[in-house]
Amino acid sequence: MLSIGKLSEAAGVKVPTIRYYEQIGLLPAADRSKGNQRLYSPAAGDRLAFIRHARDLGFPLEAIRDLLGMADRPDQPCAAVDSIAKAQLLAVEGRIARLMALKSELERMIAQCAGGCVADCRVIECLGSHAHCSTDHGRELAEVLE
Amino acid sequence: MLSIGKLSEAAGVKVPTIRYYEQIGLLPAADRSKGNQRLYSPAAGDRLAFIRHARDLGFPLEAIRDLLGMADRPDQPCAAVDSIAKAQLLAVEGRIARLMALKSELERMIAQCAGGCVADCRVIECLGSHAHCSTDHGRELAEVLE
DNA sequence: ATAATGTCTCTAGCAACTAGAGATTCAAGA
DNA sequence: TCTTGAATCTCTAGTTGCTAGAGACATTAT
Repeated sequence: MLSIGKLSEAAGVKVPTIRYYEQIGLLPAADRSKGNQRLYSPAAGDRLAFIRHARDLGFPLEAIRDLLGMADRPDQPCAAVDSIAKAQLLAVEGRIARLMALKSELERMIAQCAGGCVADCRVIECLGSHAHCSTDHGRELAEVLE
Repeated sequence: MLSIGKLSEAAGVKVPTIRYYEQIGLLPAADRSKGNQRLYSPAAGDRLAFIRHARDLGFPLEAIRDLLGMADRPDQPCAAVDSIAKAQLLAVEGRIARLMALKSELERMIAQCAGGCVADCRVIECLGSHAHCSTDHGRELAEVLE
Protein backbone atom coordinates (compact mmCIF):
# COMPACT_ATOMS: atom_id res chain seq x y z
CA MET A 1 0.00 0.00 0.00
CA LEU A 2 1.19 3.49 -0.82
CA SER A 3 0.95 6.72 1.09
CA ILE A 4 -0.60 9.65 -0.72
CA GLY A 5 2.87 11.13 -1.19
CA LYS A 6 4.21 7.99 -2.87
CA LEU A 7 1.14 7.77 -5.04
CA SER A 8 1.56 11.39 -5.97
CA GLU A 9 5.13 10.79 -7.02
CA ALA A 10 4.30 7.63 -8.91
CA ALA A 11 1.40 9.13 -10.86
CA GLY A 12 2.75 12.64 -11.33
CA VAL A 13 -0.30 14.17 -9.67
CA LYS A 14 0.09 16.54 -6.77
CA VAL A 15 -1.07 15.52 -3.32
CA PRO A 16 -3.81 18.14 -2.93
CA THR A 17 -5.07 17.24 -6.38
CA ILE A 18 -5.50 13.62 -5.34
CA ARG A 19 -7.50 14.70 -2.31
CA TYR A 20 -9.52 16.98 -4.55
CA TYR A 21 -10.32 14.11 -6.92
CA GLU A 22 -11.48 12.06 -3.98
CA GLN A 23 -13.59 14.93 -2.74
CA ILE A 24 -15.44 15.30 -6.02
CA GLY A 25 -15.89 11.55 -6.30
CA LEU A 26 -13.55 10.94 -9.20
CA LEU A 27 -11.50 8.63 -7.00
CA PRO A 28 -13.18 6.37 -4.44
CA ALA A 29 -12.55 7.18 -0.80
CA ALA A 30 -9.19 5.69 0.11
CA ASP A 31 -8.56 3.20 2.88
CA ARG A 32 -7.01 4.72 5.98
CA SER A 33 -4.16 3.79 8.28
CA LYS A 34 -4.69 3.52 12.04
CA GLY A 35 -3.70 7.17 12.23
CA ASN A 36 -6.27 8.17 9.57
CA GLN A 37 -3.85 8.64 6.71
CA ARG A 38 -4.80 7.54 3.21
CA LEU A 39 -3.45 4.25 1.84
CA TYR A 40 -3.63 3.29 -1.80
CA SER A 41 -3.41 0.04 -3.70
CA PRO A 42 -1.53 -0.12 -7.00
CA ALA A 43 -4.94 -0.35 -8.70
CA ALA A 44 -5.74 3.10 -7.36
CA GLY A 45 -2.52 4.21 -9.02
CA ASP A 46 -3.77 2.90 -12.35
CA ARG A 47 -7.00 4.81 -12.01
CA LEU A 48 -5.13 7.96 -11.16
CA ALA A 49 -2.79 7.49 -14.10
CA PHE A 50 -5.82 7.17 -16.34
CA ILE A 51 -7.20 10.41 -15.02
CA ARG A 52 -3.92 12.21 -15.38
CA HIS A 53 -3.46 11.01 -18.89
CA ALA A 54 -6.91 12.11 -19.90
CA ARG A 55 -6.30 15.50 -18.26
CA ASP A 56 -3.07 15.78 -20.22
CA LEU A 57 -5.13 15.31 -23.34
CA GLY A 58 -7.41 18.09 -22.24
CA PHE A 59 -10.50 16.13 -21.30
CA PRO A 60 -12.60 17.95 -18.73
CA LEU A 61 -13.14 16.16 -15.44
CA GLU A 62 -16.78 15.47 -16.21
CA ALA A 63 -15.81 13.69 -19.42
CA ILE A 64 -13.23 11.74 -17.46
CA ARG A 65 -15.86 10.76 -14.95
CA ASP A 66 -17.89 9.31 -17.82
CA LEU A 67 -14.88 7.60 -19.34
CA LEU A 68 -14.01 5.96 -16.03
CA GLY A 69 -17.56 4.74 -15.67
CA MET A 70 -17.30 3.17 -19.12
CA ALA A 71 -13.90 1.65 -18.47
CA ASP A 72 -15.50 -0.14 -15.55
CA ARG A 73 -17.94 -1.90 -17.88
CA PRO A 74 -15.69 -3.61 -20.40
CA ASP A 75 -18.48 -5.59 -22.03
CA GLN A 76 -20.44 -2.56 -23.19
CA PRO A 77 -19.99 -1.15 -26.69
CA CYS A 78 -17.44 1.62 -26.93
CA ALA A 79 -19.34 4.00 -29.18
CA ALA A 80 -19.92 6.39 -26.29
CA VAL A 81 -16.22 6.41 -25.55
CA ASP A 82 -15.48 7.30 -29.12
CA SER A 83 -17.98 10.09 -29.13
CA ILE A 84 -16.42 11.69 -26.06
CA ALA A 85 -13.00 11.48 -27.68
CA LYS A 86 -14.31 12.90 -30.92
CA ALA A 87 -15.98 15.77 -29.13
CA GLN A 88 -12.67 16.51 -27.46
CA LEU A 89 -10.91 16.44 -30.82
CA LEU A 90 -13.44 18.85 -32.26
CA ALA A 91 -13.00 21.18 -29.32
CA VAL A 92 -9.24 21.13 -29.77
CA GLU A 93 -9.51 21.82 -33.49
CA GLY A 94 -11.81 24.73 -32.85
CA ARG A 95 -9.42 26.21 -30.35
CA ILE A 96 -6.54 25.91 -32.78
CA ALA A 97 -8.44 27.66 -35.54
CA ARG A 98 -9.37 30.55 -33.32
CA LEU A 99 -5.90 30.86 -31.89
CA MET A 100 -4.47 31.07 -35.39
CA ALA A 101 -6.70 34.02 -36.17
CA LEU A 102 -5.66 35.62 -32.91
CA LYS A 103 -2.01 35.08 -33.68
CA SER A 104 -2.13 36.77 -37.06
CA GLU A 105 -3.98 39.72 -35.62
CA LEU A 106 -1.37 40.13 -32.93
CA GLU A 107 1.45 39.80 -35.42
CA ARG A 108 0.00 42.47 -37.64
CA MET A 109 -0.42 44.79 -34.70
CA ILE A 110 3.10 44.30 -33.46
CA ALA A 111 4.69 44.57 -36.89
CA GLN A 112 3.10 47.96 -37.48
CA CYS A 113 4.53 49.52 -34.37
CA ALA A 114 7.54 51.67 -35.17
CA GLY A 115 8.59 51.93 -31.54
CA GLY A 116 8.04 55.60 -30.83
CA CYS A 117 5.98 56.94 -27.98
CA VAL A 118 2.59 55.77 -26.87
CA ALA A 119 0.74 58.47 -28.79
CA ASP A 120 1.96 56.92 -32.05
CA CYS A 121 1.80 53.33 -30.93
CA ARG A 122 -0.06 51.13 -33.34
CA VAL A 123 -0.72 48.55 -30.72
CA ILE A 124 -2.61 50.99 -28.55
CA GLU A 125 -4.35 52.46 -31.54
CA CYS A 126 -5.37 49.10 -32.86
CA LEU A 127 -6.73 48.05 -29.52
CA GLY A 128 -8.65 51.28 -29.29
CA SER A 129 -10.47 50.88 -32.52
CA HIS A 130 -11.65 47.73 -34.10
CA ALA A 131 -11.50 49.48 -37.47
CA HIS A 132 -7.79 48.74 -37.76
CA CYS A 133 -8.32 45.01 -37.70
CA SER A 134 -8.06 42.84 -40.76
CA THR A 135 -10.54 40.28 -39.59
CA ASP A 136 -13.96 40.87 -38.20
CA HIS A 137 -13.10 38.95 -35.08
CA GLY A 138 -15.59 38.95 -32.28
CA ARG A 139 -15.80 37.71 -28.75
CA GLU A 140 -15.48 34.16 -30.02
CA LEU A 141 -11.88 34.74 -31.03
CA ALA A 142 -10.67 34.69 -27.50
CA GLU A 143 -13.00 32.14 -26.02
CA VAL A 144 -10.29 29.63 -26.55
CA LEU A 145 -8.30 31.16 -23.76
CA GLU A 146 -10.84 30.65 -21.07
CA MET B 1 -25.05 60.16 -21.12
CA LEU B 2 -25.84 56.48 -21.47
CA SER B 3 -27.42 54.03 -19.08
CA ILE B 4 -25.47 50.89 -18.37
CA GLY B 5 -27.79 48.95 -20.63
CA LYS B 6 -27.18 51.26 -23.59
CA LEU B 7 -23.46 51.17 -22.97
CA SER B 8 -23.60 47.40 -22.80
CA GLU B 9 -25.35 47.26 -26.15
CA ALA B 10 -23.02 49.78 -27.74
CA ALA B 11 -19.82 48.09 -26.61
CA GLY B 12 -20.93 44.49 -26.82
CA VAL B 13 -20.12 43.88 -23.17
CA LYS B 14 -22.72 42.47 -20.84
CA VAL B 15 -24.13 44.63 -18.07
CA PRO B 16 -22.81 42.57 -15.14
CA THR B 17 -19.42 42.51 -16.80
CA ILE B 18 -19.32 46.29 -16.87
CA ARG B 19 -20.14 46.40 -13.19
CA TYR B 20 -17.47 43.78 -12.59
CA TYR B 21 -14.88 45.87 -14.42
CA GLU B 22 -15.78 48.82 -12.26
CA GLN B 23 -15.54 46.69 -9.15
CA ILE B 24 -12.03 45.55 -9.93
CA GLY B 25 -11.00 49.06 -10.86
CA LEU B 26 -10.57 48.53 -14.58
CA LEU B 27 -13.21 51.16 -15.22
CA PRO B 28 -13.50 54.24 -13.02
CA ALA B 29 -16.57 54.53 -10.83
CA ALA B 30 -19.38 55.84 -13.03
CA ASP B 31 -21.41 58.95 -12.37
CA ARG B 32 -24.86 58.29 -10.98
CA SER B 33 -28.34 59.55 -11.72
CA LYS B 34 -30.55 60.97 -8.98
CA GLY B 35 -31.84 57.46 -8.50
CA ASN B 36 -28.32 56.05 -8.15
CA GLN B 37 -28.13 54.46 -11.56
CA ARG B 38 -24.88 54.54 -13.51
CA LEU B 39 -24.45 57.09 -16.29
CA TYR B 40 -21.69 56.91 -18.85
CA SER B 41 -20.09 59.39 -21.20
CA PRO B 42 -19.12 58.33 -24.70
CA ALA B 43 -15.49 58.43 -23.50
CA ALA B 44 -16.30 55.65 -21.06
CA GLY B 45 -17.57 53.74 -24.06
CA ASP B 46 -14.21 54.12 -25.75
CA ARG B 47 -12.41 52.76 -22.74
CA LEU B 48 -14.77 49.83 -22.57
CA ALA B 49 -14.32 49.14 -26.26
CA PHE B 50 -10.57 49.12 -25.72
CA ILE B 51 -10.98 46.57 -22.95
CA ARG B 52 -13.27 44.41 -24.96
CA HIS B 53 -11.01 44.45 -27.94
CA ALA B 54 -8.02 43.48 -25.86
CA ARG B 55 -10.05 40.68 -24.26
CA ASP B 56 -11.02 39.50 -27.74
CA LEU B 57 -7.32 39.24 -28.46
CA GLY B 58 -6.86 37.16 -25.36
CA PHE B 59 -5.05 39.63 -23.13
CA PRO B 60 -5.59 38.90 -19.46
CA LEU B 61 -7.27 41.63 -17.45
CA GLU B 62 -4.07 42.47 -15.59
CA ALA B 63 -2.27 43.08 -18.88
CA ILE B 64 -5.18 45.24 -19.96
CA ARG B 65 -4.92 47.21 -16.76
CA ASP B 66 -1.30 47.92 -17.63
CA LEU B 67 -2.14 48.78 -21.22
CA LEU B 68 -4.82 51.23 -20.13
CA GLY B 69 -2.38 52.88 -17.78
CA MET B 70 0.03 53.30 -20.63
CA ALA B 71 -2.60 54.57 -23.03
CA ASP B 72 -3.25 57.32 -20.50
CA ARG B 73 0.36 58.53 -20.81
CA PRO B 74 0.73 59.20 -24.54
CA ASP B 75 4.11 60.89 -24.22
CA GLN B 76 5.87 57.88 -22.74
CA PRO B 77 7.80 55.46 -24.94
CA CYS B 78 5.76 52.49 -26.09
CA ALA B 79 8.34 49.77 -25.55
CA ALA B 80 6.42 48.43 -22.58
CA VAL B 81 3.27 48.25 -24.67
CA ASP B 82 5.11 46.25 -27.28
CA SER B 83 6.50 43.87 -24.76
CA ILE B 84 3.06 43.10 -23.37
CA ALA B 85 1.77 42.46 -26.86
CA LYS B 86 4.76 40.29 -27.69
CA ALA B 87 4.31 38.29 -24.52
CA GLN B 88 0.72 37.72 -25.53
CA LEU B 89 1.81 36.60 -28.99
CA LEU B 90 4.28 34.17 -27.47
CA ALA B 91 1.62 32.78 -25.18
CA VAL B 92 -0.71 32.27 -28.12
CA GLU B 93 1.98 30.57 -30.18
CA GLY B 94 2.81 28.26 -27.32
CA ARG B 95 -0.82 27.31 -26.93
CA ILE B 96 -1.12 26.56 -30.62
CA ALA B 97 1.94 24.32 -30.61
CA ARG B 98 0.71 22.35 -27.66
CA LEU B 99 -2.79 22.04 -29.05
CA MET B 100 -1.37 20.66 -32.29
CA ALA B 101 0.41 17.91 -30.38
CA LEU B 102 -2.79 17.22 -28.50
CA LYS B 103 -4.75 17.04 -31.68
CA SER B 104 -2.51 14.48 -33.32
CA GLU B 105 -2.53 12.34 -30.22
CA LEU B 106 -6.31 12.38 -30.15
CA GLU B 107 -6.51 11.60 -33.84
CA ARG B 108 -4.23 8.63 -33.49
CA MET B 109 -6.25 7.34 -30.58
CA ILE B 110 -9.55 7.66 -32.36
CA ALA B 111 -8.30 6.22 -35.64
CA GLN B 112 -7.14 3.04 -33.90
CA CYS B 113 -10.47 2.24 -32.38
CA ALA B 114 -12.27 -0.43 -34.34
CA GLY B 115 -15.57 0.21 -32.61
CA GLY B 116 -16.06 -2.99 -30.68
CA CYS B 117 -16.75 -3.18 -26.99
CA VAL B 118 -14.99 -1.27 -24.25
CA ALA B 119 -12.65 -4.15 -23.44
CA ASP B 120 -11.08 -3.76 -26.89
CA CYS B 121 -11.34 0.00 -27.11
CA ARG B 122 -8.12 1.67 -28.07
CA VAL B 123 -9.22 4.95 -26.63
CA ILE B 124 -9.64 3.50 -23.17
CA GLU B 125 -6.48 1.48 -23.52
CA CYS B 126 -4.46 4.44 -24.66
CA LEU B 127 -5.74 6.58 -21.82
CA GLY B 128 -4.91 3.83 -19.39
CA SER B 129 -1.32 3.53 -20.36
CA HIS B 130 0.96 6.24 -21.53
CA ALA B 131 3.05 3.59 -23.30
CA HIS B 132 0.68 3.73 -26.29
CA CYS B 133 1.43 7.34 -26.97
CA SER B 134 3.63 8.51 -29.78
CA THR B 135 4.84 11.65 -28.07
CA ASP B 136 6.20 11.94 -24.60
CA HIS B 137 3.62 14.54 -23.72
CA GLY B 138 3.38 15.65 -20.16
CA ARG B 139 1.20 17.85 -18.08
CA GLU B 140 2.22 20.83 -20.15
CA LEU B 141 0.33 19.53 -23.15
CA ALA B 142 -3.00 20.40 -21.70
CA GLU B 143 -2.12 23.54 -19.85
CA VAL B 144 -3.37 25.44 -22.81
CA LEU B 145 -6.91 24.50 -21.96
CA GLU B 146 -6.97 26.00 -18.56
C1' DA C 1 -51.79 55.20 -12.08
C1' DT C 2 -49.99 51.19 -13.27
C1' DA C 3 -47.34 47.81 -15.38
C1' DA C 4 -43.21 46.40 -17.55
C1' DT C 5 -38.73 46.89 -17.87
C1' DG C 6 -34.21 48.30 -16.23
C1' DT C 7 -31.12 48.82 -12.59
C1' DC C 8 -29.31 48.46 -7.82
C1' DT C 9 -26.45 45.61 -4.26
C1' DC C 10 -25.18 41.42 -2.59
C1' DT C 11 -24.01 36.63 -2.51
C1' DA C 12 -22.79 32.43 -4.60
C1' DG C 13 -21.31 29.56 -8.37
C1' DC C 14 -18.38 27.78 -12.51
C1' DA C 15 -13.40 24.68 -13.60
C1' DA C 16 -9.74 22.67 -11.67
C1' DC C 17 -7.19 23.26 -8.82
C1' DT C 18 -3.56 25.88 -5.34
C1' DA C 19 -2.12 27.89 -0.96
C1' DG C 20 -2.16 28.32 3.74
C1' DA C 21 -3.24 27.50 8.89
C1' DG C 22 -3.03 24.65 12.68
C1' DA C 23 -3.13 19.91 14.36
C1' DT C 24 -1.71 15.21 14.06
C1' DT C 25 1.02 11.07 12.58
C1' DC C 26 4.78 8.70 10.74
C1' DA C 27 9.79 7.30 9.89
C1' DA C 28 14.49 7.52 10.90
C1' DG C 29 18.47 8.61 13.67
C1' DA C 30 20.73 8.96 18.45
C1' DT D 1 12.97 4.69 23.52
C1' DC D 2 12.97 9.30 22.47
C1' DT D 3 13.12 12.97 19.46
C1' DT D 4 13.12 15.52 15.58
C1' DG D 5 11.71 16.49 11.01
C1' DA D 6 8.85 15.37 7.32
C1' DA D 7 4.49 13.98 5.81
C1' DT D 8 -0.26 14.03 6.39
C1' DC D 9 -4.83 15.50 8.18
C1' DT D 10 -9.05 18.88 7.73
C1' DC D 11 -10.70 23.15 6.67
C1' DT D 12 -11.07 27.58 4.49
C1' DA D 13 -10.13 30.77 1.05
C1' DG D 14 -7.98 32.29 -3.22
C1' DT D 15 -7.22 32.04 -8.39
C1' DT D 16 -9.62 34.00 -13.55
C1' DG D 17 -13.28 36.27 -15.65
C1' DC D 18 -17.10 36.37 -15.40
C1' DT D 19 -22.48 34.58 -14.78
C1' DA D 20 -26.81 33.79 -12.26
C1' DG D 21 -30.01 34.76 -8.85
C1' DA D 22 -32.63 37.25 -4.98
C1' DG D 23 -35.04 41.06 -3.40
C1' DA D 24 -35.49 46.05 -3.68
C1' DC D 25 -35.62 50.47 -6.11
C1' DA D 26 -35.87 53.54 -10.60
C1' DT D 27 -37.45 54.66 -14.99
C1' DT D 28 -40.40 54.54 -18.91
C1' DA D 29 -44.57 53.62 -21.55
C1' DT D 30 -49.32 53.32 -21.73
